[in-house]
Amino acid sequence: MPELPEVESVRRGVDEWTAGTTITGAEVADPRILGTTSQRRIDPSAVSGFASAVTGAHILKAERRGKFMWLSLGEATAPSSETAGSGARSPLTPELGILVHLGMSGQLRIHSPGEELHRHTRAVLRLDSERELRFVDQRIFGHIGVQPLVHGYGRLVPASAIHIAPDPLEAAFDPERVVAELAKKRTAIKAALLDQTLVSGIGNIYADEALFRAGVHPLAVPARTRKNRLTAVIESATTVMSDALAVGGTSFDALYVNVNGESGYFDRALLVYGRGGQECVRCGTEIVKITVGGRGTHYCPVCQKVPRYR
DNA sequence: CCATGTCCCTGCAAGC
DNA sequence: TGCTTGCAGGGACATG
Repeated sequence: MPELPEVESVRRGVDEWTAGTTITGAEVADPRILGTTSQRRIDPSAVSGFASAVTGAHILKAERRGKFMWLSLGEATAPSSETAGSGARSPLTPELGILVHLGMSGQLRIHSPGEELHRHTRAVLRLDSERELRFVDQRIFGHIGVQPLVHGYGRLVPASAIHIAPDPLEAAFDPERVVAELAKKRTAIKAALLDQTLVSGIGNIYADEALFRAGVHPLAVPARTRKNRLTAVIESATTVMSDALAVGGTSFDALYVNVNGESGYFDRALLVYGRGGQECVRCGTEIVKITVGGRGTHYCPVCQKVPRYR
């Protein structure tokens, strides 16, 4: 389940292989990958539309915000060094991007054209006719599509990612703003952490890890929690994801494979996620598993005190 | 507007 | 053994 660290890990690999290349062709093996999980009825013209829209495009670079990744597209001219004005169709001011969301089980892999297709390959981009970027996704919770780039929180982002907030690893991230917004929430803090419009990039694994490290109960209500506790949670989320990125991301179900085909490992550093019934690494108490917002949630009932509100 | 619930999809594990 | 059932989860969307 790729979250920010895993997606960033993939982005780096993808950028190395794709930046500066030209898309010489594209294939969509499963049209459902072009839609979202709630828009699965894909017009047949969308398949050829996708291929024709990306073929001939020049990939400037691979970018990311939260768990959303995209290839910014531009003219195939040699880029100069600095941005000057807002000249029309400058390669430095891309207007289109190819959005890729990995969903639950998405992988991006680089292959040579002749190599056997993985069973769950959903889409393929040919790069300079000598490499292929393949989007493999077992569960089809991910999606890919061409979108206009629009301004959001100081950057150009794909239109469908306009609503998500900056993630903790980007310059526009403002911890004080996030804590202030978080403090208005009356839902469980675990659910709030998964709200990508508040902070992006945090998924189910790192939400549990951040709460454990900050000593905050997943059912605590932000609006009734001390600001310094909320700050600790946001700081913990930032730290745990930075640490995960440093070792290549999390993987324990073999579904996540980075662009070079190797798994990233961080599971040994997980302190509570997936440890229901086991002893807390800090105090030995049995880790409890509950459901919050429809997601499996793990916590230590001693290290993360049950909030008592009146 | 805010919060909560449902659905999408597949493969695996558990139960009978 | 072989079937059925339950479970996992990110995000779009519907509902309260």
